[in-house]
Amino acid sequence: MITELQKKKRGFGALTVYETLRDEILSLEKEPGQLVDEASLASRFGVSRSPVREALVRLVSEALLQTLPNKGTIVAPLRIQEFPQYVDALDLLQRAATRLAAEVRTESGLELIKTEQQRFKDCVATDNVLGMIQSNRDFHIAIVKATYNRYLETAYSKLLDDGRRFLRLYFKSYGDTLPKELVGGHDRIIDAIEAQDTDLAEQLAREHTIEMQQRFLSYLGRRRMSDFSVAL
Amino acid sequence: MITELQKKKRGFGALTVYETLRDEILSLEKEPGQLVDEASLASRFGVSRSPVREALVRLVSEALLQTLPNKGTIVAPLRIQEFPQYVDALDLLQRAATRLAAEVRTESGLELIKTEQQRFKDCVATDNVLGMIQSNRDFHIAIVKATYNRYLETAYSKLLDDGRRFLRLYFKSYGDTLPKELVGGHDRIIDAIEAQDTDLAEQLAREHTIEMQQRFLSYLGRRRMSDFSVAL
DNA sequence: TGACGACAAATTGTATTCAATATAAACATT
DNA sequence: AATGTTTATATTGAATACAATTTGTCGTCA
Repeated sequence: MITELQKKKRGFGALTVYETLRDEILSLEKEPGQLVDEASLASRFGVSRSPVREALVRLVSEALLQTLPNKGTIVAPLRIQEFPQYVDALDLLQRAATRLAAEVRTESGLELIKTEQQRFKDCVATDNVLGMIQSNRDFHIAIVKATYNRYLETAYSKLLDDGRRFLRLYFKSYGDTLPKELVGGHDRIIDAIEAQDTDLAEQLAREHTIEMQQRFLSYLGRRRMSDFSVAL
Repeated sequence: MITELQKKKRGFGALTVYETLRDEILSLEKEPGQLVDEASLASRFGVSRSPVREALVRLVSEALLQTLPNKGTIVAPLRIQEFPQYVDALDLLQRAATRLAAEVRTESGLELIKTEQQRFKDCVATDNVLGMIQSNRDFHIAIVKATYNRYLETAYSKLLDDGRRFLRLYFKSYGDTLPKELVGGHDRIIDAIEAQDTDLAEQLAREHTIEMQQRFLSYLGRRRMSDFSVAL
């Protein structure tokens, strides 16, 4: 495959490379630690090195890539041992976002949440793992959007995206079948937000996080550490 | 001024431009909404447009700049009306970080916090406003570092940096003299962290945030809205 | 055989050149 | 005079060209 896009408008080159690479990294299609070189990407996308570099700079600034000066750029390592830290941080922001959403939600905000939940259900029903991870993220982002707090949304979104790699790793262990119980958790959170029950919303958010954590840890327990060459 | 640096090593061009611009933006030296053009920056720093573009891309990805396609790049507007949102988010993370720090702190972590507080005191004593804003930020970052949670640190740091522009605006209103009461607030937080009193640490962190909020709001009350051309 | 060093290849970091788009000005037309 | 059109200029977005640094290979020599 020489070119992925035959004709593109000015200004879209860098964006396309960025979005594609970003998705490949977060979906673990590109392995942590893997070297990416500018020339290959340039020929793959049918553009010059300039837009490629622009995409790489963005990804580095988001800590999805790391630069080795004069040597190359690698996909950021995924440190399994940092998972507890990650969950701690996620839990904090998730509780805060869900509680605040329950407090200040509007009808339109609630509507978006329900829309995303429907998309999530569809993915679960069709065993679409990638889509499910994506729509799970979108569901929670819809919640934080309902808080109308741009700063909280930015911080929380970043964290959710970082977590996509952990989630991908986890679901791979099931041979890409899905635990359907997660749907119910989402439904209860929606009800709490709709009823504007802030305490319940926060409580459910916490339980949701803990459930995810338990699943992931029990998954780790079943794996040998030697399987984690990705953890550099 | 044609060149700001006479000789620089390979790989330092983009970094220098990035760091300099970033500081100028956060210190309000560059006004929100102001247009920055690549050619001027290139000649100012004595480099070509390539490293300049790299720096701009980074700053855009951090939302400190905004690109107007094919037209230029502007310093991100500072929306005064978003200040309440900002404080809400800051309060959440600040409480969480301070509480967690009190829980899991180590001796070395505590040491760093005290070091930064000393630096902060020095700045206050010498009426060094810019240094004070910087060291206030460093103080709180030292706290989140004491949690040893990389994810929390990233999110919180970003928020603290975003806030530098609000703080700068606020202190300008005093003709750059400083309220020395802030020092005591920091001291009490340190004591709570040292004593590992999590509830007290969180409570003090919240009070610290609220105090800052009150000061800023009363400052806003004294200004006419027409003064806020920066708020686009 | 192993160590040291020069050379070669590869890849990044920077500079430069080229093309496309947008703003502004000049001009024409009604 | 006002408005629409065209031209000119400026600035970005992309492509190409060049330089510096690193890595690996090969050869020489002890």
